[in-house]
Amino acid sequence: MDTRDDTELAPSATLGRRERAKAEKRARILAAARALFEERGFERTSMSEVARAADVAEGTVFQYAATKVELLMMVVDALWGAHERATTTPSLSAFAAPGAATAGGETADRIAELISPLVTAMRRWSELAAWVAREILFGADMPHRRRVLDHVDRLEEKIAARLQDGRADASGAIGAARDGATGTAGEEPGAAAAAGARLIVAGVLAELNRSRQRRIDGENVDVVLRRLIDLVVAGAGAAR
Amino acid sequence: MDTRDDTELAPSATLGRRERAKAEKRARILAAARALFEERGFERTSMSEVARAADVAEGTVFQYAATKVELLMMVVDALWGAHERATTTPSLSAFAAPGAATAGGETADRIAELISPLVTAMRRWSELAAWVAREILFGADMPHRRRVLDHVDRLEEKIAARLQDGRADASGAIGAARDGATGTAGEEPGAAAAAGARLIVAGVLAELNRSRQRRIDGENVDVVLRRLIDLVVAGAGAAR
DNA sequence: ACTCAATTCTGAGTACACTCAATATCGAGG
DNA sequence: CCTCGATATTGAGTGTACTCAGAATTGAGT
Repeated sequence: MDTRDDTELAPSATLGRRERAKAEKRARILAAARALFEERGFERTSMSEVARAADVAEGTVFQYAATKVELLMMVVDALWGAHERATTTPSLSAFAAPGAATAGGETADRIAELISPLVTAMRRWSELAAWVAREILFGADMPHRRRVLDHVDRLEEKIAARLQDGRADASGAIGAARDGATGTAGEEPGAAAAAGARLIVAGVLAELNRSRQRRIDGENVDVVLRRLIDLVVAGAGAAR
Repeated sequence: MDTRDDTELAPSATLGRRERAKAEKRARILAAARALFEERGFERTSMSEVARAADVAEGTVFQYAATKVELLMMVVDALWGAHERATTTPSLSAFAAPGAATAGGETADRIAELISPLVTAMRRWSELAAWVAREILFGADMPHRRRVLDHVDRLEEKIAARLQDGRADASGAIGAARDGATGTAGEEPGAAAAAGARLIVAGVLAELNRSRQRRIDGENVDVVLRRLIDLVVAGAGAAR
């Protein structure tokens, strides 16, 4: 009944009645899902509630998202996309420790900066975030999830780039190790950085959930996350 | 309700008829669940099938495992426990790269050794493993899961210990950093090692699942996991 | 205006995880 | 052996995610 569409996709333009109706329906479903997930949580929202709120039949919802989890991913994709569009200037390190120099050094700061929005978002929607994290890492391959993964991939690429930068710096352990020596056979140079980025993301998702379950307050979570980044940047040998 | 220890098989000993019947039922359910999960997979096995195979009513299964996932965790706990009991000598690094020296050095080898059985097990039961990994990292707190987590915790402690050892060695980056200097305020010295261990476990679980979904062959997975460990041991600065 | 094939929508139906009130079973005390 | 409280078992019942065969809608072609 209530069409509080927002977020995105104005139907507008020159489209057939059919396409327009579809876009509208999609928007209604998205809005209904988002609202209900936010106010009642993921588990306690039923698909039929979403359908009712979006004023469509239950089966219709499944045409736009094949699964309840996919519906969640659809919402996340929309939110993430909106955030990306709105953010030219990346929010200045909301939690990168201001004073205290840590083993990871500046590179770690620059990475903390990158994941800061993710951390903030996951704190804000902690119940949903647990589901999202779970599905990002272990979900089945489906279209809406794929789109969320694309966002994650982009984030990981940025992290990898900064890891790569840091490698040349003094901060990185065995700074001399550069390209030569070590390592398994011939691989692309960025492979380690990419692995590091994936490791950081997986670690952050797991650690955020862990602290949620243990009800650890935000302050300490920051410390934990920061240490996690330091570990990847500088290794256990260096981290305090 | 819950008869503490037992862990599994052999009702044996002097117990009331009731206790014995309970243990037998538990064993039957465990065996049925394991067999069905193995041959048909987790999702495609229904609770009523398990009940039928174990020759108990459906409701009875739920008395021993409050949830389908809990039933899976019950199976995993039993398997893991059996493995632990059977293993005095830890299986010599099934996948720790034999030749090639990597950035992580010997410490990484010693850690690879520790997670090797986990990797082997997850490869063997890849479909189930995905569910297990997912529940270990993101599941709700329930008794059988808790027991599995205890196993994970023990593994993490061992990993942490080896990380700690490695810290003094030359292999660890900035070997000099020892205890003094750096880091956030006063914390237990093992905190970083513990965090590193958790990071490795989370990373391995995620990476194994990732390669399962992308159908990457075992060889390459070994390389990826090895690199992951190297990263935590020596940091991105060092890793090739 | 009138087909008509293609697409979209619909909601009753299905499968299955989980619940719970009733029932069966046990064993300690008489 | 009998009684009775405690505990374990049972299976019909419930809620809900998901399916699918038919109904409705659309727009291109005539």
